Amino acid sequence: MIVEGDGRMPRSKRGTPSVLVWLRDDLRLDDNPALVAALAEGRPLHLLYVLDEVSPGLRPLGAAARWWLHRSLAALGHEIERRGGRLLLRRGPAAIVVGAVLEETGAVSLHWNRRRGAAPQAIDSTLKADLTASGIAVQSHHADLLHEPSRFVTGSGSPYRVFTPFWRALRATWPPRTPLPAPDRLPPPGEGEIAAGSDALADWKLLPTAPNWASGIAASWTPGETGAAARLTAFLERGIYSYSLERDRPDLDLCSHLAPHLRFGEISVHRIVAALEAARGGAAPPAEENVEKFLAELGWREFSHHQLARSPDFAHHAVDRRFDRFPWIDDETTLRAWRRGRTGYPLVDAGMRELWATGTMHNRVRMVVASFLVKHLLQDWRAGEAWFWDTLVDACPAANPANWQWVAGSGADAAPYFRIFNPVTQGEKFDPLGDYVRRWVPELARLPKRWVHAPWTAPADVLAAAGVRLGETYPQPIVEHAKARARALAAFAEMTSS
DNA sequence: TTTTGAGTTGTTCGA
DNA sequence: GTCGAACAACTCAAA
Repeated sequence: MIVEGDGRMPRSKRGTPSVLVWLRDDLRLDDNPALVAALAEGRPLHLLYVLDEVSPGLRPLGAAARWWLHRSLAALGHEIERRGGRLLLRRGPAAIVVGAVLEETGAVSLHWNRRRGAAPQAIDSTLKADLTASGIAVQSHHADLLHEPSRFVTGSGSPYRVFTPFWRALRATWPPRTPLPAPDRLPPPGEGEIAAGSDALADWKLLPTAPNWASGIAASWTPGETGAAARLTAFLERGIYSYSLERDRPDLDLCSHLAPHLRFGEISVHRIVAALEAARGGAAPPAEENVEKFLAELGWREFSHHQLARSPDFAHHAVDRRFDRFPWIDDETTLRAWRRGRTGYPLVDAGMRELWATGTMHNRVRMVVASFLVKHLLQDWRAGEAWFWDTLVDACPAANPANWQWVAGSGADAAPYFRIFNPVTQGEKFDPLGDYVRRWVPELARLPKRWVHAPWTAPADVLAAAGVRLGETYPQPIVEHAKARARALAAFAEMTSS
């Protein structure tokens, strides 16, 4: 049950004025500029998270992200309490809730870290204007990117549209600022805290009930700052040393796994960069190419956020407007086969099943399944983007649409239309032993590597020995690669000629 | 202003 | 089996 604000008193009865930090996509105490600025005021401190499912225009979190949010807030609440503070949880329209909490706590100033996207920015700027007019000191801080998008532009003042010059220019500003340490103690909340009630996290019902599809996700992830820091440490101990060469191998476990932690702001990009720079200058420095390759991945995250700042609704509209008249096929049958990992292409199916089971998918495989949906099945990239949004724990309002548009060919610096991934070739190249496929598509587990990426090419006796009956235990390919490829090229030609 | 070089991740075909 | 070229044309960024 939701605890209502019991015994809330009018502001005039308050004692010492306090300060409020509104946490959003920055669920951390480390390197948190808003928190540091609030602490510097030397007043009683309140920390607030608002679950806003009602303000117009906000995109509701996907199911996997809701699971993550629950666990992340639980972890954050624990860390805050350990330091003597308390995390207030409230649900409702953010602007109204924040105003109410300011009243209840007697806070006279408010801090937050900036976020991007049309609706969030509209909420924030309106709220800031309203509160400032009513005498609250509101400060927004720059926190989650290396550069504020509005201030990072080309020589002629326009935003970057091509990654390489963007990244070159950003690297020219190196190194980024030093991360801010997490506070050891948080000041006691003061009397206002007693008056301001908090929701119980469980009442938000962010976790799945029946069936509990999140068990595999829970086994794969530890949301929260501690889990994020542990991932970074583990990556710097191992994955970074062969990152450039082996990051494309889904059968190996060499990725940083930092994406969902970054998505919810459990670790800051500045902290990650600082750790990489320290490793570069440390006792056992990884090869330059490995560090550079990983930094470039952070660069792509940055680039996606800059795109979101420029085109706030690009989850729904192609940047390249020609794609508005692309002849997409609306076919629920093939879409369902793709979602469930029943396309008959082992690498695609392995990826889609990994996604469903763990809330993540190896980056290389994401490209392959995305290309397959958009080019082999000619399905609108937005259908794929929506599925990823619902199932990825790292579904990010910036990176998810940016990457889908990149694959579809409609986004910034997009892939050329003739770049159509061959799921068999990609499998043989990046999952050479077939171990990734065997792990996620167990019905092919006994197939020798020569055929594991293309079971329909295997001789009958090989299939029989492996216990594979195509069309029964495992689907026939739902499209033929060569035909699908030709069809995709024709569709692109149709779009560009009309 | 005009020009120039360049642009994440691929596949296929033919020599 | 390996290698290089073709697959288009366009936009961007900077000189």
